[in-house]
Amino acid sequence: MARRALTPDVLELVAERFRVLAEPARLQILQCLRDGELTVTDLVLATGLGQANVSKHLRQLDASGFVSRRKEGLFSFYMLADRSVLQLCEIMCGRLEAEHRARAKVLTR
Amino acid sequence: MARRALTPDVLELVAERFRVLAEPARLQILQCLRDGELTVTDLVLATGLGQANVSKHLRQLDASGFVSRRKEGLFSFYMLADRSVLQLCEIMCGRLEAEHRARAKVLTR
DNA sequence: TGAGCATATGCGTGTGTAGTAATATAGTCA
DNA sequence: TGACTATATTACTACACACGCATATGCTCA
Repeated sequence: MARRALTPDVLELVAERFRVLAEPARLQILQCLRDGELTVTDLVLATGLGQANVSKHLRQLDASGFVSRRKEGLFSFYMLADRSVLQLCEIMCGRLEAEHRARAKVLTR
Repeated sequence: MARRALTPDVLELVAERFRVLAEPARLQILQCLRDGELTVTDLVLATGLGQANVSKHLRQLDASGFVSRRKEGLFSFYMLADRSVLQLCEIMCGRLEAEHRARAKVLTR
């Protein structure tokens, strides 16, 4: 959140981006792409999701700038657009772990 | 995203948290709480949202650990549970700005 | 050119949820 | 105690979207 107040338009855009990450299937795809680019078929095999479904998720991830696409013949190679999406997930995971620790502490008190 | 592979359960939890942030109304509430604690009525006035609506959003934010509650007589004071939620929003805003700059660059090329 | 493959898209369905209005709960004060 | 206030909850409606199926698009190779 910036120093100054955010306008409703900006909040809408930010929320839109978070919504793209608010889907286990898309997080799974992003995770698969951590170590390099993959084709749609690779991702279908790696995730167990349907091909149409993966394709549509990739479209959203691309439109939101989380991944980038490279076409080569019949294939579309997808890769992470940058690493900040990993940072977002790490922060969220850190929060979850902190919560978990706090809960464990209460239970064993 | 952690070093090791995340299980579907964890992905579900992470997605759930992102979903809480995927709502302009809740982002607006979080933004209002940047500078200190506020009551539900304060937030209703500051955001222009309905009271029931604000109350439900706060419930979700509390359940997800983004805010914490303090009761005092008739009032419930809400505050940010920690600053990492601001960090998440800042990263997302940074992404948006980078996108915007990239788009501007293409247009004026 | 046509067959075959990888990917993208359109349609229909079911589910989840933001919003509102009405009401319940719980605390304060005369 | 009862009137009043702040907050929470419930029931309902409208809309967004994940998914699967079927099909379209676009490229390669014989």
